[in-house]
Amino acid sequence: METALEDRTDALFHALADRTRRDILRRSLVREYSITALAGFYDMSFAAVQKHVAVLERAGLLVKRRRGREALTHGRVETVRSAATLLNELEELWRGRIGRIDDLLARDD
Amino acid sequence: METALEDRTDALFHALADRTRRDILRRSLVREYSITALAGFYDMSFAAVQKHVAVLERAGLLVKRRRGREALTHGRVETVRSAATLLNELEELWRGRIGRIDDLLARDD
DNA sequence: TAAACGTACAACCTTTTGGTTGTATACTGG
DNA sequence: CCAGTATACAACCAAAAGGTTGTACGTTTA
Repeated sequence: METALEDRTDALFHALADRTRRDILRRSLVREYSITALAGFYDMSFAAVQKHVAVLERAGLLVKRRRGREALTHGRVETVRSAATLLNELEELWRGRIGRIDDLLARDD
Repeated sequence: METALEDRTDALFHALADRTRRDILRRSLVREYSITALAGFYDMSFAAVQKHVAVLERAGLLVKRRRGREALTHGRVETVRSAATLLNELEELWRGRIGRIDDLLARDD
């Protein structure tokens, strides 16, 4: 069963479906930030921001690097691209250009 | 405040973050389906599938058309493209090619 | 016209999400 | 070495998500 890809895709789009997380991701794509630094941007607790970072991390959208006592986050553009690729596949499906539709559809009709 | 765009983006990625909804979307991008026909593909109630269709509809990813007693769904590829565009903007940000970063970042640092 | 069909939607339940506070641990600097 | 800083993580809570069943209503069709 190819449910592992679907699991990753669920996590990927779920991580992107929150404006705070998208903002953290945008910033972390530009440069590294400590979690405390990120927390300073939003009107919520440090722990809440820490959880958002964890969601992004589980989705593979960012990684943390240790520097002394702080954890520096940086965005992984490859994962952003992989999400874009999934959307492009949907578009190709619409265009009727994908032959092996079975690979993308759960069941057949 | 430009929170309307963020609201739509939340709805868009949230709609994509479920495998059943992605499957409904894939099928509806290829051709029209009645909700009952869609429900036949999944191991859940008609009402559950109906709710998934509603989530996709609210996100603008598909529209329903009436044909007699049935509602035919078809996917809107333009909205899929708009999601891809948002991801491309993240990539451009990473590339350092976006000048007006303020437009994309919630607050400044 | 009555039965069957397709949809809509309300009410309900359980799990997940997104937030909180509190506590523990590890590193830094004076 | 000890006070302050940064992170990690547990426990808790309210709201949202994802499912269920039941009911109502318009459209076909026999």
